[in-house]
Amino acid sequence: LQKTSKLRMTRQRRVILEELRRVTTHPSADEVYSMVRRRLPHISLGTVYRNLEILAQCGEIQKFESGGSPRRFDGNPAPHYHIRCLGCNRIADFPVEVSLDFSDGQMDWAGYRVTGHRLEFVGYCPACAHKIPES
Amino acid sequence: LQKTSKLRMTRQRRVILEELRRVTTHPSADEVYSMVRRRLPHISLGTVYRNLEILAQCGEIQKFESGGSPRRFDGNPAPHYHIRCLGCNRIADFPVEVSLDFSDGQMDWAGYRVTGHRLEFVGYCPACAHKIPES
DNA sequence: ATCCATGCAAAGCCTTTGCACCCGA
DNA sequence: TCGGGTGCAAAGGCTTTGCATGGAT
Repeated sequence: LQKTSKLRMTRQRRVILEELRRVTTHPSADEVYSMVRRRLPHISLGTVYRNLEILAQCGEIQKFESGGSPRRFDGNPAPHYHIRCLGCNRIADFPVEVSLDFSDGQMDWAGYRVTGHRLEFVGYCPACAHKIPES
Repeated sequence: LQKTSKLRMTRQRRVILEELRRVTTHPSADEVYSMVRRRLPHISLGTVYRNLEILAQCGEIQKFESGGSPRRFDGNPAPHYHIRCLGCNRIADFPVEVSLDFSDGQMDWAGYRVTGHRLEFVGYCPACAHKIPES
């Protein structure tokens, strides 16, 4: 963290990071808010949002855009794959070996600069098995 | 469309589908609204949202969850990959050959039913090249 | 004639932001 | 001290929804 920037490690920012690192549940901002409030009862939701954004930009945590459902966060910054439950929208680590026949980075295509990719698996978690559409 | 369901092909629904099929721009709901209003000036935004959702569930179109930025839609229901611009959040078709060493469908893992995956490439479109972070 | 679909507007959900005060480096 | 950070609350962007009317089958 901090790198060459002028970011400060406030109590709020540190606790948010610590709480996120303690769990593997990939919580939403609101869930992080609940977790952190147990230690900092007066923290505001806005502060949680601001710090999650900053920490994600620093590369300290990962942010998952989901659309419709709330964003989720991962205290583990190391690259790994995930599975998203179509029933409850929760995310879990998904330890698969995936080999994509291309490399991220400075690939170009039709005027585009291709910098990376996003891959996530989808399915139903045990608790949502009953929501699997029959067909 | 329609399958065995009781869906009706109203003028609004048909025009929305036709307009979406005419373009390859992967428009947002609001952009679809603008396109459709040229032919149906009295259509409501709510109707556009409702029909985009229904058409996506029918498999007639594709829906892209983006998070933060508005959802985007693709009139082409056939599976193909996309690239999302990190500058303007727009989506374009990305005709790459990708071989993933797993198959979608009825795979199970740790109590999960894995039904598929989502893969999209990210980068910068020609118009947003100036937004590429130097580093 | 049914009952799904529409238009309108209000409400909802999540997230961002303005501002005055606070506090970490 | 000094400028980034915080709490609070309001605003914002996108999407969904309730309700009375309309129209496809």
